[in-house]
Amino acid sequence: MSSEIKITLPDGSSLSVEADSSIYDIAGKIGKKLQKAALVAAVNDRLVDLFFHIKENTNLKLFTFASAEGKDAFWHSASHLLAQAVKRLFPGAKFAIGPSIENGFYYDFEVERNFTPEDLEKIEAEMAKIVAEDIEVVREEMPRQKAIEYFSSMGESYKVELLMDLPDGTVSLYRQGEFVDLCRGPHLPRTSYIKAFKLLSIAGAYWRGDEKRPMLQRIYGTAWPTKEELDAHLKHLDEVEKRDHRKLGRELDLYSIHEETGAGLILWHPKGARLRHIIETFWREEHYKNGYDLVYSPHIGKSTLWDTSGHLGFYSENMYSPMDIDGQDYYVKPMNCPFHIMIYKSRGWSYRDLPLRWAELGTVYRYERSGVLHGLLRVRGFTQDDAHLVCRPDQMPDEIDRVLDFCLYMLRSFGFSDFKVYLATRPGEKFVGDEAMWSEATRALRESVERAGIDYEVDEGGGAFYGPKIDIKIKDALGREWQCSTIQFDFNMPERFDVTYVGSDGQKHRPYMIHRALLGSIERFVGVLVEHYAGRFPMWLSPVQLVLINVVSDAAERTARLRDEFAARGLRVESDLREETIGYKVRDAIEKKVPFVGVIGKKEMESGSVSVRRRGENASRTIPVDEFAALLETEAARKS
RNA sequence: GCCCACGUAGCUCAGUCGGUAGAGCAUUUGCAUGGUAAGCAAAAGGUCACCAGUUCGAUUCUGGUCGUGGGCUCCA
Repeated sequence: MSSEIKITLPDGSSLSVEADSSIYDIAGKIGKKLQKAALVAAVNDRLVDLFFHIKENTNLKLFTFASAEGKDAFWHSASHLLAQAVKRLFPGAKFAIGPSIENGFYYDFEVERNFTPEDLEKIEAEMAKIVAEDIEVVREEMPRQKAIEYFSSMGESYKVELLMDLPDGTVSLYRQGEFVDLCRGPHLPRTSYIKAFKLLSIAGAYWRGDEKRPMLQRIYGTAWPTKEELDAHLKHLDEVEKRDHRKLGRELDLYSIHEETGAGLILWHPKGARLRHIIETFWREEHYKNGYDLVYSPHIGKSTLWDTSGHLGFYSENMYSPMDIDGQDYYVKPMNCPFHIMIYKSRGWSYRDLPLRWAELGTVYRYERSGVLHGLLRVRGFTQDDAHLVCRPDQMPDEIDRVLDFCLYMLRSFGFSDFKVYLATRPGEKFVGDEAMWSEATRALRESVERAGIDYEVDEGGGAFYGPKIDIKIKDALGREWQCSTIQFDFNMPERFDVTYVGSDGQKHRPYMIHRALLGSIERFVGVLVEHYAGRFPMWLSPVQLVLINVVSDAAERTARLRDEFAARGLRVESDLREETIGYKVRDAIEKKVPFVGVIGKKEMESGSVSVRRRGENASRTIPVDEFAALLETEAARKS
């Protein structure tokens, strides 16, 4: 009676099954193991649930937790599990959205009182109960209008709002026991699939990310197919915490922030200052090599300057209150550009003088809302590795190529290869300059990125009002992306300051101005560097490259002399002559993540050598002093 | 700025159901001359973030301020 249909699998093989079989049953025919591991499926590339019934010949692909699709469904189902538990414990709760995210999920609720950590435990327990109940998850479909009525009757105003924004037609609902949610799916077939989970945190989150709308209660969680995987993930989170630059910054004595000095203001300790000095020296040298000139500008400027630049109009909420100097208002600078423009305007320029490339490690101060401050990564006072390029239109594409190459060279020098590039285009409404300039500049940016052969994403409408830009972001230890490099066109400043050059025709012309930062800010860059290397800096960046340890007091003098000799050769060396055991001092040096530890005792004194221990190795090896110095110099000269 | 949590010695953390506090590490001193991830001992170190309120009495309870952490929004 029932006819057979042909199912084609991704490997090209096919099997014949009874028409109207569920995918779950078909999976069983392929293999029991796969049937157990499968979470969702794709039928002719459309994602569906396992209880979807196939009626005709089709392609079928099954997804387990190993795939992105499987994980997504798993975490999304976990968020429904969370929501069901919340519904049971807090019947008055209203439901907003609950998507899967990287390594987990969240769900936003509106509740009468805010959640407490104890609530989290209760909710977790209830979730475990629902898992044990092994409730079937059922997909339902209904016309949008009917769904609106249905959710209205339950008082689910957020769901109704979501439905209003959907195109008219059929929408899907997922029901598990007494709980039902508006959802596109797909979902896991039963609640028992979610074997191991943990709720991680409670946070406030604005409805639809809009701070003018209600603040909802968000619960974050993670879920895994087995307890082992959950434990492994939690352990991973622990390890990520260990490379947090705030923790390492203290342990390595790089910097501190004090309540007494002010939030978001960095105090650089000697070791951190040394690191900065290394970075900044390299930066300056490379800029001179790459056709830049360096300039310096003051920390404050008169209000008329910021008025002309437009900052008082469009950036004032980020600027600190003015100070009165001889009856005039002066502002601490939030940006360096107006000063660089004033340098430009100090004389006239010919088309033959362009391009100009002026760079400055300029320290700026910006008001950041208290809730966003974060170690070195988000501060109120920071040093931008700023530069402004002024060029003729015909030079512009070449300048973009140059600056992008330079940027990638710098990032790679510091060991970064994993970054994301975004091309931000013209915003929809508010923007300056004419469309031709925008499209020409945007095309130049795009072509340059493509020539460099790097992947990028287009951030449509994400440009500043004054010009399109390329942003390069680097990931921190917690997987958060931080913007470092930025290359931005500025159509606004040249206009406002009437920046011109004299062309071959003897007429005044408006040049292109490009604002760029390669490392972004020194503060943020150091923060990202610390996490990138987990504090184990390569030789050329290590504030201390070598610690020399004496075994007995007899060797102290010799150790101090060697320290001076190494220092004279330009190596960053410290000696530890404390009256402590050698094990104690070695341990101390290891904890400070110093690349090399050198031990000097009787034997080394007699043979003119050092017992050398490399970071990460447990064994030591005795090397003649000169050979050791040469080794250190070779390693210190290497950038990667 | 908003939501939640937190703030005890330089660091990591105990503790006090309201009667002015404790450990380990670090520091100092003494002993130990010790050979590659913590030698032994002693001492010193705290306005329990700050300011109000309640109380006979507040580090503990309440409120506010500042700061920190996780988010949201915003940004290098």
